[in-house]
Amino acid sequence: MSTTFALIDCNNFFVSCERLFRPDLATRPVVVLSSNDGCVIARSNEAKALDIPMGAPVFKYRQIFRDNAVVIFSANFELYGDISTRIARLLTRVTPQIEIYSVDESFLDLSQLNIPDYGSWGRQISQRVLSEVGIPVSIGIAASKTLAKLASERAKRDPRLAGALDLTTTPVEQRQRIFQDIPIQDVWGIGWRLAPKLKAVGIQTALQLSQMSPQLAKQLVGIHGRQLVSELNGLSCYPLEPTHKPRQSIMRGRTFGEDTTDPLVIEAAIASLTARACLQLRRANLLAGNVVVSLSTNRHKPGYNHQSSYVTLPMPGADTGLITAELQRHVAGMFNPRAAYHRANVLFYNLISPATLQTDLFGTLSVADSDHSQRRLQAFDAINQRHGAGIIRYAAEDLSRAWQPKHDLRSPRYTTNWQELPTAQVS
DNA sequence: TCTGGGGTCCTAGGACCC
DNA sequence: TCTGGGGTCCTAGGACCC
Repeated sequence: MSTTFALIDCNNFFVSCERLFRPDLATRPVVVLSSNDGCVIARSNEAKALDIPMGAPVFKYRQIFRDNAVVIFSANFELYGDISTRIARLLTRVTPQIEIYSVDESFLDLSQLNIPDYGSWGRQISQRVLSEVGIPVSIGIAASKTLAKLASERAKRDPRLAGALDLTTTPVEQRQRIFQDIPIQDVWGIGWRLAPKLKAVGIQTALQLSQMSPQLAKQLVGIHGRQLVSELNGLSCYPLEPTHKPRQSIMRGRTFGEDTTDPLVIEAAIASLTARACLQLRRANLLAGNVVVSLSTNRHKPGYNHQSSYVTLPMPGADTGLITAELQRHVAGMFNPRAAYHRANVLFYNLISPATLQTDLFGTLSVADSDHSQRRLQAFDAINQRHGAGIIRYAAEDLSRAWQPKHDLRSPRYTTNWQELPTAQVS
């Protein structure tokens, strides 16, 4: 059975979100920075033209920012998340056969829709997203996800395509000409480690990869390699994934505002990360069986050191207080007073739903899920829901605020916070 | 001085079982 | 005491994505 996928990819998404409320920046070079204002994670076309790469460390580019009057924003993920939801809602009305792949990309399965001309359909959708949400998008349409991805990249770069490229009807020779110009590292699934490996055996372009023997591809790239060759030849190997697939893990981590040797600062950071991860567990109605807690020093400094501790919880749970206490014991055991810590992470895995929780040998549920714990957590979450996130919290979080990252240049949360609504003046 | 955060999947090796 | 293959589970690490 033949398949047709569309990839809807937002152009310079974070920058486009900022411009939505700052139309005065439409033609200015704009960048958005990561947490701690450390490096560049989104660039406008004007910023790309200044040769500011993705991931550029801010301290190395300050001069370029100054010389070119680049407008700089700290990341405002609350705003981007809300805009992303609006786009997903619009696309779900187009078809429920949708996979929300990331904050700025969605795949649609068009196989069952009766669309006579995919190209003009794509241009229409692109127009609709722009007029209803205000974000420019590029759309690629093809028989496999990998091809749809390449098509959308092409549509993004070529203004003559008006936002959409349909590869389903492209003659073979023309498709080969397109593939010839795509370097291997631009193919979805080929990253910085595999690209040199493939180049070493003479595979430089998407065209050469598509003509590679599946056996050799598997040998060099793994199981993924063989599928990639098929995908490039229009045989779909990666189906549309359901949007509500259960999570495998929940991770919270932060680079500190400044490096620290103070155990109280670490304790506060772990408490805070754990609280956020546990809240997400409860929202998803999940319990975690295991946690990895890790501390690391700055990897760009000599003596880089990363320690982790694997924790099996006494019983699967989502209780902030119990889990924090458990993790603090492990952190105390890891702590090295001579290390300048730079970052902390907590990773929750082996997630299960409470319904599948087995009782222990004595047929009773652990205290983690006792009525008492449940009621306390419900009250806790309800208060924060009603009066604002963090209005009540565990005291450990307040041992120190010194670890908290900086975000000095963050724009207002225009669409999700009453205090930060945009204002308009009529005269 | 200053380099993000949140995920998924695959694989290799060891322990253990029959 | 020694011998072998196949299977599963776990851990750790590597690779990718946005």
